[in-house]
Amino acid sequence: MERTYSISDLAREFGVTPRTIRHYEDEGLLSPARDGQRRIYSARDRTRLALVLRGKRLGFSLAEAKEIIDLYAAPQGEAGQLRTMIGKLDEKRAVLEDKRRDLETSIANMDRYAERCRERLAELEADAREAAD
Amino acid sequence: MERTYSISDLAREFGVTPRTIRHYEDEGLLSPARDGQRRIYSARDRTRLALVLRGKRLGFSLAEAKEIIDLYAAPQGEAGQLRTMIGKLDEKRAVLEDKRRDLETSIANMDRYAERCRERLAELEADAREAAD
DNA sequence: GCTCAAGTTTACGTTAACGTAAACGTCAAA
DNA sequence: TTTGACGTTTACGTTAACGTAAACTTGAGC
Repeated sequence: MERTYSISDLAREFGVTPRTIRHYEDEGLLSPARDGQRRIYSARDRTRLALVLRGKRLGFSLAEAKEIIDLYAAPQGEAGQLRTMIGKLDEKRAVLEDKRRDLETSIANMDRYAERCRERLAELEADAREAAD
Repeated sequence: MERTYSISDLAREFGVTPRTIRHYEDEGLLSPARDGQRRIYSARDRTRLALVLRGKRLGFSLAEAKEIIDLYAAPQGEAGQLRTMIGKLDEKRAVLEDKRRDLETSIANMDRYAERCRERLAELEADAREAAD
């Protein structure tokens, strides 16, 4: 018996609205089980939701997030399927790597700039101490 | 005499349309000089555009990109201004750092998964060779 | 003087990603 | 048994980030 979640359980946990989660289902990103009308989310559903939201934070559209996430769920039966999957994984990995480079330049630039600010502030404070004497 | 750029120069270089660049101006992200009606972009304008586009690739909205970029252009006259600027820089840096963590987990997970795919493929190919004997 | 490529403004259109409201079902607690 | 709290579907509304079209100007080349 695995643990399950209601839609508002997940909404609370991830800081989104139930509407958002239903929207992801409309877009084919989630397909929870049902108890009558009610949606029942499994641990796998929860993981998929987490992946979607992480994708969004990294600047992917829902469609792009779906492409990536569906790779993890695809059947890996025969060798041909495995080879195309590995190819697609390499593509997506390259995109992520590009973003990482962008991100690292951004952080490095920001750090350099912040450092210059701190130096300038230190000078100003030294001047202020001199003037106080 | 610094080099300048027309709107379509920049559009070509960065793979966007002139409309996009004008839109960024409407949103206060760029403010090129003018020769009559015509927009003239300086090297600084070009850099700002590059920063905007990088921000977008990393999942920031235009408003968020503006917040960050404006920090770099803000006056750093007195000590108080410098201190608030350093504070804001630290905030933004934390956001970037979060994204980096997200990104690195994503890449690591993808690598692990791809590795499992490669192993599985190797097994299948070994089986195929055995069967051929 | 004409043409044409590239620029301009103005304004309405479009798409993604939800928000919001209405109208309804359901079930446990008071 | 009625009242919430939570769920559902349906459908129209909204915002960001441009696309697209129209109508106009302007400078370079023929």
